[in-house]
Amino acid sequence: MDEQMVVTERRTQIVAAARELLEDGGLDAVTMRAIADKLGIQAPSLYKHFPDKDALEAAIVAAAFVEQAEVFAATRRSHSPLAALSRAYRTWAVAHRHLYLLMTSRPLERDRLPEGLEAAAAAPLLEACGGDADRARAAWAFAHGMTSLELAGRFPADADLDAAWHSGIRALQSPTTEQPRSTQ
Amino acid sequence: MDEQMVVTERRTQIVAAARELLEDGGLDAVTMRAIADKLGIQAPSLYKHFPDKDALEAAIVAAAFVEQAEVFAATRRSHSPLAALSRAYRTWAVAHRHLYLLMTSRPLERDRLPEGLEAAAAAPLLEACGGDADRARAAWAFAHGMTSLELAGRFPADADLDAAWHSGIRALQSPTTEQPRSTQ
DNA sequence: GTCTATATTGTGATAGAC
DNA sequence: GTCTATCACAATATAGAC
Repeated sequence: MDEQMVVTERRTQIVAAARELLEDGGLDAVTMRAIADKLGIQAPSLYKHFPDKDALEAAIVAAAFVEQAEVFAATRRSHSPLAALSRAYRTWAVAHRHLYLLMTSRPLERDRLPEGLEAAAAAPLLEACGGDADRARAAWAFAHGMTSLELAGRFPADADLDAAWHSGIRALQSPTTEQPRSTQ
Repeated sequence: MDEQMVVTERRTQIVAAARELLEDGGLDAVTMRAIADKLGIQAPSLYKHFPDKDALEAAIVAAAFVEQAEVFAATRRSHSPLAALSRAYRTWAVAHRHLYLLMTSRPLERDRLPEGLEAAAAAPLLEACGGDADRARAAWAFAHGMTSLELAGRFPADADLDAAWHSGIRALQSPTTEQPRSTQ
């Protein structure tokens, strides 16, 4: 019993090692050999703990969602929720660029995520948008677009990203003038 | 002279073959061997036409930008430029998903692009935003966010993407109420 | 649960003959 | 400008001993 509290399980160690490799060198750096090296064991031993590499990646992503959900929830009581949330979103992504990419650039394996985790991470945004799911998705898309283009180095060097963020947030948080929606 | 007008140059054939492979199977499918196979030659022969794979990819991207610039320019005289442009943007990206990814997920090698091509592709958007570069970047980010999340299969299955697009465009095109911008 | 040994498959790229 | 032959790697994964 005492031992279990001090010594982390191998499974946990493996995920931690894989995540470190990911954050330092991107997904290409996450090889079974490199993970094993980091733990001082041989690559084939990893397959006693995870059936394959995909399961390992799913475990990394799940842990990251838990983190995000906590960080985003902390912006809830802010004066300007959408602005605070945007800042938190961008900051987290920049601090964990490769992890962020892993979470956003491929389909979510929702059956491998704990029930309700995705919704928990998204809840603060939905709240900030007054429960309007379409508006929330638009805001997410804006934030993800700004973030991924920044991480990819796609903006010109002289672009004022803060100003662009500000412009987008301002537009997305103001109640839009009602317009007849084209039926079709 | 006559011959040159009928028989396409090898360089052009190579780029075309590479692009086909890219569009059909993603970047992983674009290997020097596969390109060569498609042309009925051997892989090492490709290196007589391109110094390395990077140069080949740059050629693909440059051609794609020319295409985009034409498509986007056609939306200029529209009744609602931002909406028309968004539709064109999404449509092009969905029709050329892997090519789109190649153009947006890594730094642009601007020195390998013809002078002014990037600006030409961006001009219609800048116009639609009344010359406001920050707003234009916000709009680009929104469109790219919606597009890349859709292509990545990241939206939940029940999300109404058309409604989200509509919501974002409506917000981004309305003149925002002036707000004191926090000085800092 | 760890090891060694190995299968299998893939990549980009170069040398040198023709 | 094309070929053959090959280098130099790297990857995931499995078999079977201990």
